[in-house]
Amino acid sequence: MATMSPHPAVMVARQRGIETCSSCGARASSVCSAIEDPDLSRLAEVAVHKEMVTGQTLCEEGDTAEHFYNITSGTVKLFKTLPDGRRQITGFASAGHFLGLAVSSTYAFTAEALEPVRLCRFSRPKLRVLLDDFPALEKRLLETAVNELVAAQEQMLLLGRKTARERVASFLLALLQQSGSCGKLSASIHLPMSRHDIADYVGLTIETVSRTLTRLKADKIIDMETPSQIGVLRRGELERIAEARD
Amino acid sequence: MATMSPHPAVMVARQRGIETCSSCGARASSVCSAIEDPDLSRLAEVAVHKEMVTGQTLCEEGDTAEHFYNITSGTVKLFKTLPDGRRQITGFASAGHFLGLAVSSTYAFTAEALEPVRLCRFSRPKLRVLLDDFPALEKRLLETAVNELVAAQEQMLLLGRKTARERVASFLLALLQQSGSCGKLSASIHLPMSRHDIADYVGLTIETVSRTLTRLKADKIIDMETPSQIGVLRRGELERIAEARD
DNA sequence: CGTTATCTTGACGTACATCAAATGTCGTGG
DNA sequence: CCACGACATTTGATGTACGTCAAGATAACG
Repeated sequence: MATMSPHPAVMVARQRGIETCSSCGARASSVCSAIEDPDLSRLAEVAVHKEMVTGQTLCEEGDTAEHFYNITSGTVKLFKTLPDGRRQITGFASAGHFLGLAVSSTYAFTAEALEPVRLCRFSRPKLRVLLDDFPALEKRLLETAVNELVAAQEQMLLLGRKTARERVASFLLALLQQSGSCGKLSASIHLPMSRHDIADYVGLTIETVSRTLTRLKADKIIDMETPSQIGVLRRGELERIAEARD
Repeated sequence: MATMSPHPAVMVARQRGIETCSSCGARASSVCSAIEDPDLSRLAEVAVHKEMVTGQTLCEEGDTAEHFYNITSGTVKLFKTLPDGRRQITGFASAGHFLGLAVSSTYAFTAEALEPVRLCRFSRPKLRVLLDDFPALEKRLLETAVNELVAAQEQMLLLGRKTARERVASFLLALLQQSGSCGKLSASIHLPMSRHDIADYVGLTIETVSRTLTRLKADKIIDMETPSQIGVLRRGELERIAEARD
């Protein structure tokens, strides 16, 4: 899980703003790692690099699915909306994650940048050719899809059966895990999303999320310097709550 | 979607209780359709046919994932459980569905037969070899996994943001759709699962599911001859409720 | 340093859960 | 075929966790 400092040439390329697949910081953690260095030019040929500002949408629910995206930096939120405005965020995708793998011809969700985002865009027909030529890429994609499926099932358990306190604890732990600092007893998390986004992700209201966080703080389980900076003081306790162990 | 009557030789094989891949009734709708007839023997070599009685478990959450299953008849429920017994059913798998595609070494859920089930079991190492030899199979698997991901996102919207009435309506429509009788204005559904299972699937209690169904019946939107036999009288209305259109 | 959006806190309402009992369903054996 | 018991489902009375509404407090930003 350790992020190694990249090769000097890569550093130079990044400083110059030249972003190629070989210098891509997200490559190791993304599906692109399935393609070996010699074949990387094939990948670079069809990849279009894009930058998006906060609030910009990459795709919208119901639109015809023309592209496949691979996030290289920043975070996007994926969500579905009901006609009356109720929203369910189905996930947050950060560096290394891909999205847009619809089988149907339309996207099943909207994707919106939470912070400035850099990404690689592939047209779906071109991706298809690539997948035919590199079975390893397809394998990696399947692996990732299955991982997401497992995460989705965990989220269903959260949404269907957990209490507000259990939901928030689970959410914080999931963030902690993907922010890499695993194992440590105490750690700090930066929340790139608003209370509204958290609420729409764990199926609560902003008020309940806020109240739950302040209670966790009062219980000395977490710390909150600013609303978006959370320190986990007693990780074990948080895990006990999230898994409903008593 | 139309289920064609099978080849006479296949009928004979089934009557004799001989179940081979070529005579498998679920083949067309399962991932196995990715393998052409000539190569089917390779598939049959590694597939082990099994039958399970109601209530029997195919795998248990946390167990080491040794097998991959393909359901050929009957229905299984997949669920996760919290230490205090709260349960979330993450899906129902019937003929043509597969399960056990864990990337991790352990199963993420328990799978239990809802009714007598017939299935094909593959050992994961052998499946891996098969996947290496038949990229089309891997493609089909990815396609199915993505479909399930889309369904999972829809279910997250249901669990996180829909009312009891909307959840039950959505559930009935999903059953109606997969039971094949799409398009028709009125249709009949047989529920192979108990109220308890329905409740654990849509994140409610049995009482609320029951009350909601009786209210839908009182509103002349559905009909209920027995608790497990439901007629959909006004499908459009049910869809309006499920999608929260007003 | 004001202005505005976001977050927190409080008072109150409600949809669904819980508890309890009646009714219905279905398999079993007399 | 019918009576019985066990279990599933329905129905009713009541409780509660979380939602809603309404101010404040804080933080973010020009």
